[in-house]
Amino acid sequence: MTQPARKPSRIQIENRQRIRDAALGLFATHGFRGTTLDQIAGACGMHKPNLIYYYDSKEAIHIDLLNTLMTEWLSPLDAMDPEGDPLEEILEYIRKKMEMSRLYPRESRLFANEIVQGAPRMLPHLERTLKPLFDQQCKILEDWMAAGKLARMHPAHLIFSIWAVTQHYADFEAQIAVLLPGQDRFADGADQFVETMFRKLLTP
Amino acid sequence: MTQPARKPSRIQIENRQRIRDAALGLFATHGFRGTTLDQIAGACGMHKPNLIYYYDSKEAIHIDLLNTLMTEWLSPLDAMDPEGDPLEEILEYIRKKMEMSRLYPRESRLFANEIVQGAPRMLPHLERTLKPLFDQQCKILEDWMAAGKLARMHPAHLIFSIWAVTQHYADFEAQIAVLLPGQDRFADGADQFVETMFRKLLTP
DNA sequence: ATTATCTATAGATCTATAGATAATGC
DNA sequence: ATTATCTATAGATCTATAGATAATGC
Repeated sequence: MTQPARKPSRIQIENRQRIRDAALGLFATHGFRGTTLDQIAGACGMHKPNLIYYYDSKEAIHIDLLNTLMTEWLSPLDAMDPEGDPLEEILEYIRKKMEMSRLYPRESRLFANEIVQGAPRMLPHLERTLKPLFDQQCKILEDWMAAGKLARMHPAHLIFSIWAVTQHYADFEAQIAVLLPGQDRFADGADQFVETMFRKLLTP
Repeated sequence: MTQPARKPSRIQIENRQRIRDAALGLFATHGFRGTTLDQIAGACGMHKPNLIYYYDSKEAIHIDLLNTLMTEWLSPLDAMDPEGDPLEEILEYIRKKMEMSRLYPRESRLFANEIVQGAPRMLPHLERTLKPLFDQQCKILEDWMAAGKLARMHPAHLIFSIWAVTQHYADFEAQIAVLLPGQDRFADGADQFVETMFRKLLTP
C-alpha cells in the first residue's frame, strides 16, 4: 500500500532494480526465510524501511524475482526450431543452458531453492507457462525421433536429463569446487563433456 | 548442556530418532531457517522444550542429520569394485542412486538444500570424506577407460552427470510432477531411460 | 533418585509501520 | 507539492531457559 501507484520514475526503476539485484543473491544463497530485510538493505546500501517503500513486503520482492526469472529461464527452450537440424538445435539449446549456468548461477539457485522446497510460489506459473512449452518441445523431439533423425528415447526424460546436467554446475557449485579445486569449473571441460555426452546419446 | 551425558536409554534413542525423522522432512522442504522448533515439535508430537532436552539446539538437530546423511549418502559410491565388470559396476551404482532418489527423497533434498546454499555446515565433511572417495573412484574410472573397457571421457564430469541426473528426480520432483502429471515418476520409465542413457554413453 | 514432560516466559530477532526530515521536480 | 530517505519502534515470531510436575527405574 505504501507502494507508488503512478508511472514509475527513473529513480523508482533504478532502486527497484538495486533491491532485486541484492535480494537475488541473498535469496539464492540463504532461501526466502533465511534472508532478512536487514541483509537486503545492507547489500544494496539502503535503509530497511526504504525497501518497503519500493515493495509492499519481503514476499513481494521474492515474487517479483520469481516472475522475471520464469520468463528469462524459458527463453532458450522457446528457441528450438522444428525446421532446423535436430542435433544442432538440441546442442545449441544445451550450450545456452550451460552458458546460463555460468553467467547466472544466482538465478539457477533461486529456481532450485524454489523447486526443491516444493515450488510453493511457482506451481501455478509452472502449470500455465512451462507445461505448454514443455509439451510442445516434447512433441518436436518425438517428431524428430520418428523421422529417424535422433536416437529414440523418452523425450520428457531427455529434457529432464539436460536440465539436470546443465543446472548442476550452477546449483552444486559448492560441491564441485571441493572436488575439482583450483580449476575454473567451466573452462575445465565441462562444456566439452556435456556437449560430447549428449551428441553421442542423441546420434541415431 | 541440558543434553543427557551418560549412556542413552532406549527412550532417549527412540525420541531422538522421532525428532530427526520429523526434522528431516521439514528441513528438506523449508530449509534450516524456514523450519521452526514449533513445527518440528508438532510433527513428532512433542513439546518444544522437549526437543531441547534431547538436542542442545535447533542447529544440533540439523548437524546430526547432515552427519548421518553424509555416511549413508556415500555408501553406494564406496561399492564400485575395480575388479568387477566396468559397465556393470557403474550401472549398478546408477541403479542404487535412482533407488535412493525414490526411497529417500527427503535426504536428497536436505543435501541439495545444503549444497545449493554453499554447504555452510558440510564443507569440511565434503573435503575430508567425499573428496578422497571421489578421487579414488575417478582413478578407477580412468583405469577402466585406459584399458579400453569404457568410452573415454572426463571421469569427474561423468560422476557429476550421474549425480545430477539421478538426484534430479528427487530434488525437482515438484517440477516433474507438473510436467508429467498423474504418473509415477519412477515407474514411468525414468529408471529405464537413465540406464539406457548411461549404457550408450559408456559403451566404448 | 533419576529421567522425562509440561507450562510459562525471557530475550533476541524480524517484518512492517508511523511519522519526521530531506531531496527533487514543476 | 511530490517523492524519497531516515529514525524509532510496535507487534509478531522464534529460540532457548527456568522451574514445577509427572513418570520411570532401582
